[in-house]
Amino acid sequence: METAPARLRRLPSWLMSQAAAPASRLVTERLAAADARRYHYSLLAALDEFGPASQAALGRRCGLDRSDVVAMVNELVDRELIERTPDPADRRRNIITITPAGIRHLRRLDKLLAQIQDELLAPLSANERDQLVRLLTQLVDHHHPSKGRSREPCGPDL
Amino acid sequence: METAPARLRRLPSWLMSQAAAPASRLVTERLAAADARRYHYSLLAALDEFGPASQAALGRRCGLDRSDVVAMVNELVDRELIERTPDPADRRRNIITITPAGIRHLRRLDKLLAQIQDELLAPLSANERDQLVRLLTQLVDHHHPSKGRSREPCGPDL
DNA sequence: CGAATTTCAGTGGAACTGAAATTT
DNA sequence: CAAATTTCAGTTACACTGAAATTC
Repeated sequence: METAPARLRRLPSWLMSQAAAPASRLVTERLAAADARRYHYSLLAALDEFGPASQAALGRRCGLDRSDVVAMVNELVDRELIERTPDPADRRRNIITITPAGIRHLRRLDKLLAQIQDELLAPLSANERDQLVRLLTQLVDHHHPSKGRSREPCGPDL
Repeated sequence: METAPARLRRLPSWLMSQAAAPASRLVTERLAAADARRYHYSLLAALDEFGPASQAALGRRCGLDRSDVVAMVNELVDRELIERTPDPADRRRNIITITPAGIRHLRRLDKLLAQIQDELLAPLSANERDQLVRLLTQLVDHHHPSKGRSREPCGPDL
């Protein structure tokens, strides 16, 4: 690509898009080669770290739309990486649980993604990578302020 | 949003998407309120900084697909912010030129976007903002290596 | 009743693909 | 002939909206 206009090159919002787009592309490609999708990793990671959860809770945790979670859960159920069972305590909900195969798949994706990050951050030193993660985390946390935590402090994650 | 899985929160590619998405959203909203779109700014900036150019050259400069540039140019021509005239020297090409109204519009968008960046980077200090821009620039430049600059050094931008 | 959950159907912007027609 | 440009038609991944049905 020929050099972009200086106005764009100095515009943080443009830089973020330009940096995120190829990153997203590479991740999508590599995961596809492993017969996985981006949100597979998000959902499996959430289930592994927080335990069984309802679909709505998963969506909230991963920043995914509830409507979309339906189809994503369908895919993972088809692959037998998770299980969907009705919640006897609240019959509106499904309880989603990761299976042993799901955990193994997640570990594989962990390694794959670590490799990809290394490629993406190749031009940065270890220090710079840490700084970038720190700065982006600040931005992301700021945009998702933990609004009025007005519910029970630590109920089961359903 | 409830806290995302730690695996995601430490994943640079995820952080980039998460940071870029709200940024992109805010920019799109604010520009829409000014009856503009994101690529309007890109194209006008390129024309202002590099002078008249063909549609293909504009696409290359701004990282936009040639097919899409057709429709974008149509929009800007309708708003009389640019002009499209056939190139007499190469009848495959159109020469796109920014109009005085286009320049005025660009200046307005400059100010608007500066405000938006300020909001987006609110959680960061001036130093941190510079660092972020520096790091993202390194990543972006690395992904668009100026491949074999094997053509005439400085011909007109068509 | 209001609110939350699951689900489906559909929208919309954006990036991309493929091909045709023209010209260099 | 090969390559570049403009253009159109169609696709795809993705985020989102709106509404229905169920249950709390």
